Amino acid sequence: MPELPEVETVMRGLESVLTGQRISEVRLARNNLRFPFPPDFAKRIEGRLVLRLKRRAKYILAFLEGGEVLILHLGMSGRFTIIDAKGRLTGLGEFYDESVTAGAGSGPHDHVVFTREDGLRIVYTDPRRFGLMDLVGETGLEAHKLLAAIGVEPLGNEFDANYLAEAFRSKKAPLKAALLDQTLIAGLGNIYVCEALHRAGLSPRRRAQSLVKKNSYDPRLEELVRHIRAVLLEAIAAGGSTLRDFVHPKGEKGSFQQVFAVYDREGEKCPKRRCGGTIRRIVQSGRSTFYCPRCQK
DNA sequence: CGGGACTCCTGCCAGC
DNA sequence: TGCTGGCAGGAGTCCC
Repeated sequence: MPELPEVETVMRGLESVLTGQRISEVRLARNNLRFPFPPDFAKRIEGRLVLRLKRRAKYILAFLEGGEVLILHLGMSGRFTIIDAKGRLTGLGEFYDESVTAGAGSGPHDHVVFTREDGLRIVYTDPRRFGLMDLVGETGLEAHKLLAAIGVEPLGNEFDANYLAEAFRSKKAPLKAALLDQTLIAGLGNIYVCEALHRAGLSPRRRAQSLVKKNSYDPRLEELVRHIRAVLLEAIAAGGSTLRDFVHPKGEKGSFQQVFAVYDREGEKCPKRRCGGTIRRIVQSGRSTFYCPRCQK
């Protein structure tokens, strides 16, 4: 489901109900998601105060009182639903949708329920179970197997054309694949790579290293960096993209899918002014790439 | 070693 | 209507 903007949106939703709050109960409906839950998972969280949350790549990190960090990843289909003590979605006044909350926490794919001291529940639902949860001591966080090799944050200061040039210098892989490589850039996924490449006018098929010269780089790398940042920031502002069923923890839907230029738009006209091309779908390393062969070179 | 194929799992939808 | 195959926002692991 979620790429950086969706994970950021979910993190903010969780932040608003968890920061400074104590978790009184953790209920597991099974003993694994993608991986087994760590030993004593529930016990190590119960009774703890949540100090703060942050996003790193597509991971959500919850720092707990006592020095442990709860690591969350939504995989493809993970989502959180927040339900107040009266069984209603929070934050939506009278406009909550009862069909969303009915039976929440007991559905076939509701795998984890965190309950706050005051009864508010945070339900993790994940049909495909590609998500994961783990616990690690704060001092071991950076060395955690899943986080150790993660690259720079595309919205952070380290991400610039120079960084990309060095990352791409010896990359024979297609540009699309290189941008999806989480060890280079943290948090980009299929949608936003397709969209950023279209904005930058770069073909997903060209080798990443084709943008790097011996002592310099193609100035379009600067454009690419600019567009990656812009598309992510716009998507975050829109609350992410809602395909199928992505919703915020509070039940609202993201809207960025309405402005996709290429993603899932095979056969449509390229929206770039005076381009006149037609969006194509190709498969690269087993995944769909959408692009305009006319204006992306 | 880098790069790509395969894998996990369920739901959904187009096409027959 | 009902089945089937393909596809889905991720990413670790294996193999060449």
